[in-house]
Amino acid sequence: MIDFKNRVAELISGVMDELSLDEISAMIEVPPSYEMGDYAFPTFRLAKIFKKAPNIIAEDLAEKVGSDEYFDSIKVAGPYLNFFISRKKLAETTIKDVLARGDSFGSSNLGDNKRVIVEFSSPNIAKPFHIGHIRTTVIGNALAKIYAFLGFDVIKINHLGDYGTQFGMLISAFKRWGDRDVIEKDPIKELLALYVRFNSEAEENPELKDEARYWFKELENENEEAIELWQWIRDISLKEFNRVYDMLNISFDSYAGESFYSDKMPAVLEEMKSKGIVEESEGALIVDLEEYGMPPALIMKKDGSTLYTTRDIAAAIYRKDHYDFYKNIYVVASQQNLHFKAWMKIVELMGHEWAKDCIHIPFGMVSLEEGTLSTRKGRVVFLEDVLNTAIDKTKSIIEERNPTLEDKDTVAKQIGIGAILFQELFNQRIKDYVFSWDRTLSFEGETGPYVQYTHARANSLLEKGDFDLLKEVDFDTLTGLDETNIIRLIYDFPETILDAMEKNEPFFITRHIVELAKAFNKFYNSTSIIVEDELEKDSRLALVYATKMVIKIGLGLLGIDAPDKM
RNA sequence: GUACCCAUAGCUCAGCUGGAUAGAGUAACUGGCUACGAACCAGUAGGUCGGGGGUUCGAAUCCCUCUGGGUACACCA
Repeated sequence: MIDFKNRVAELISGVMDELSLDEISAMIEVPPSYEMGDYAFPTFRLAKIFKKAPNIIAEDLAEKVGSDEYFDSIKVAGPYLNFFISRKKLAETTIKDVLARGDSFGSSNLGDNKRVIVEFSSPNIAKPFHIGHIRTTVIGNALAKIYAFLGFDVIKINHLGDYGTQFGMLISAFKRWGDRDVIEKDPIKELLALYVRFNSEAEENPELKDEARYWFKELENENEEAIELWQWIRDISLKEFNRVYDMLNISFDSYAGESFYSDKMPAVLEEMKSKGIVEESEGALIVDLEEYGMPPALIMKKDGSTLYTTRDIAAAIYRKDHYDFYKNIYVVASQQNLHFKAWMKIVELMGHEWAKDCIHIPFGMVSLEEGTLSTRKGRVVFLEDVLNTAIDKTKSIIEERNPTLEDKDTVAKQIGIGAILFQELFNQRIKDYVFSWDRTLSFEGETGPYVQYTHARANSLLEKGDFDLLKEVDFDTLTGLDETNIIRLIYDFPETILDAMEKNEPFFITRHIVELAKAFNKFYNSTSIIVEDELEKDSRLALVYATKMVIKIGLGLLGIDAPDKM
């Protein structure tokens, strides 16, 4: 596509030697409203150089620049020089690109196949997959898709919480009160019940904790019985999780969780010792991080067992050796900020220059109206229930509005789940929020169903109008204001994907396609698309096609389906 | 106690590396289906950008400070 912004920079650069092309390019901005232009060049900073008022400089510049075929007009507005892109050229370069590239519009090989690891979701086995897990799961999945779309070789890792004293508790509890058949019927619920019972009984009977520690130690010692039980619990838990992952259409390249790194700890401890960064304190091993404004990091307990800081370091080293990553991304809640900052600093102190390539992507907390989520206190909303409720609601809306629709169940699933994902990816990651059924099940306004509806509407036009990629397009037909507003959003879409990647913020894409859907619906309501005149009709349908395609690509990057009918 | 994060319309949130009159959705009120899909569109109303200083030609945006909310800080993860 034509790079209009660069063209602006070239035009200004051509009449001014004081600043370099790059400096000029960096100064160019987008006006608050398109009525003012597509690009603006502010002249405030030039006032000192030229010793003239900004307004005068803008006028001088305008006179020197004159006119250009890429712009319908170039106007002075006070201290700004505003550029109005040629609507016809914009339509032509944009629509042609979408028609030619189809569903790869906006993709690139920027990543040059470099390897990016995205660690996300990572639930604890034997615990329910609840609403608190949705963020890491959905954000991580979207980031993985975005990186892949930009040409990176993405490895998705589900770092399962499948190790630690909690498994000592589970084994201990199972041996006391467990029943395999009962558990097999409803694994998570029964395992959770065992876990809760163990914790409450342990409050009155402290030796239970010793028993739990004993069983965890046995697990580490590869006691056959312990391993068999652990493996079984892990398997049935994963089976449960996969039901949700299947609904969300999410897959992983690796489920190497905490347990996977247990035998890699001694070597890491040795390395830290040999580099002289650990010291003994109160019988435990620590790394002093005071110099970096952090409290000391505990590496090994006094009983000789390790902690998750050590495990994360071991995991990072293993991943560097095994995957040779370019970026190693962790989509984990902001509560873990200090933990990540600390262990990444330790990796740096160990002398690994790749420490800088490890990136923690934090996100805010989900809570319930009753308070913070707590499985043990029963304050929990299961993700599967949320998804199913959304699907049921969608189903009843379809029955009411479009009872003759084919394959209603599939569509209800696409829309119900899409609504949840879209909502989740609509705001900045860092924001906390309180889960509410009303908000989650809202299908009007800036929502997933709204965007999907727009997509289906566009599709319906293409079918009715017998759209064909090979038909001739008259770009003069697409220079109205409503059309131009749509085209601008399509033109900007590839850059939005880049922003989303650079800032690791999928919501840029979410917002962008909502804006596109709004612009399209406005156009739809004001313009007859399927008209008698063939050329006119085909031209408008080309715009409809491009809109549909960009919505589909955008939703796809968020992990959301775009049904053709709904 | 220390560190980090958040604070914009009744509610939920955008506002790009400081730039031109602070924008959406939702809730409230009003209008539009004999129309290519009304899960839609158009309109009205709604804000001292938590308070106070500072830097700057210019601050919702950067710095300081206060207030309010959240999170994390040694043998859990």
